[in-house]
Amino acid sequence: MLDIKYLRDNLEGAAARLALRGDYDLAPFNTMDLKRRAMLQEVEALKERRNKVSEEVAKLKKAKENADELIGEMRGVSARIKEIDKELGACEEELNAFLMGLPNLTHESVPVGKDEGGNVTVRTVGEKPVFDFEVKDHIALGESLDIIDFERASKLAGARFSLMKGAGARLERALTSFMLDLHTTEHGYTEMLPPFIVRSECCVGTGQLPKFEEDLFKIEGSAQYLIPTAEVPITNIHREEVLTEDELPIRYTAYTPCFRKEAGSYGKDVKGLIRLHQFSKVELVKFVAPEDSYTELEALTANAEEVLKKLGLHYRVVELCTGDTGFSSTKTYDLEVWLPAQDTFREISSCSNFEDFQARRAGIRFKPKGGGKPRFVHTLNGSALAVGRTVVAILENYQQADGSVVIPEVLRPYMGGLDCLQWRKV
RNA sequence: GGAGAGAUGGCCGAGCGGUUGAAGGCAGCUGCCUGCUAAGCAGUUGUAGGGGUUAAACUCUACCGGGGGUUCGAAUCCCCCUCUCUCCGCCA
Repeated sequence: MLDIKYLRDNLEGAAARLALRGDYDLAPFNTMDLKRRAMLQEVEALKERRNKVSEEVAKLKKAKENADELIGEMRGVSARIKEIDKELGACEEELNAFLMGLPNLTHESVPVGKDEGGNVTVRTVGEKPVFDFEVKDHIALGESLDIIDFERASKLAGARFSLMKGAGARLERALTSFMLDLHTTEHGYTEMLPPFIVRSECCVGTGQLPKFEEDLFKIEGSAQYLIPTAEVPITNIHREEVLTEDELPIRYTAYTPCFRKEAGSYGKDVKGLIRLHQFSKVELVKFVAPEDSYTELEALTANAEEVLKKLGLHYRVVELCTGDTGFSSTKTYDLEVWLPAQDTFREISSCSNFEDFQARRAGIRFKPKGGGKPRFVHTLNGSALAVGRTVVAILENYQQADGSVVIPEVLRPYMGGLDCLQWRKV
């Protein structure tokens, strides 16, 4: 959520910056805000009067004197207060709903653009692998190696699910362990294993609700949701808390499955592991002092990149433009891994700074060292990495002419020493 | 699923329908004292939203899980909801 005072003082500027993202009309804000304040002043004056008179009544009663006249007057005042309070409540609800629907303002360094066509490649790391045979995609490889069973997955759960088998299942587990170990031992993150179901407040806190409910799996008959990303439970760990500045930065990493409806993605990536209703991800989340959030974003992105480097995968870092940056984010880097079978780079991680947007919604603050009022922390998060897509990348990039797939060196200890996935069937 | 208990400030914890923003304690901050550490003494410290100011000062309102109600007046009385805990049942 944007700061209401900021909007009040910088309406033009905010409107201009929102326009970089898309079509947002800030005009109703001013009207609602003025209306709200007018009502507030009226009702507060009445309440002041009521409080004063109540004190008088108390004194009179104590002195055993008659207070009927004052009490009679207050009857009317109280009724009027009730009326205005009701109207005011409706007005505030409307204003709040409006604010909740506004995305964050993008950072000034973010390239201006309408859609993903405006994204800018910041750097490319590694080289495209060269193949002297016709490459297979991960679907073909997964089937011929007998490590992914898409048909039975659909029998179990429907379209857009996967069933990993044998070395395939182990590969996911190996990747997960490898990533968590890397982040906890070398990057200073604390491992967390959160609930995979959260209350709706958590989704409001991180920005999935109220606007993107159609993307979430809701628990029937309850205000709970399956998590679409670990970002939701991990960021909300400190919801409604006042931290101390000494505790910052806080860095958490977590493995979780992620559940997404993928509404509106009909026809896109319908086959394979790329786009599923359930996928595994290792996430990084940070709570930092506002002054540090942009350097922390670079560091977080570097932490995610390190996974790709250690796995020996070719990738590029893309800075999302204003039109493509997510709702809650001020600035986002996507990591895109090279997929030879698709002859293209595909998103495997997204690293974002949310500044105080989520913190304001979730009430995550810290007490500054020098004293003074609690301030909102800045929150960041990034995938490091999406495990399923990492499997895709490994299969496709490490495939051999004979249909086998070499296991990257760093994963072998996690694979019981296995160095190669062997061809099993045609 | 059944029975009970509870929800108060950064934390713990009192609370009679009428100066209760809320006792007491802890933690924090500021002094004083003590050659270190600890202790002691005094003072001080909530959040949000309005008004006001260049900024402060100042001032008003609200906030004792959430929402309704009773009342001139509710942390205190009534109703509904949510959540947490304990016990029983079931269960990995």
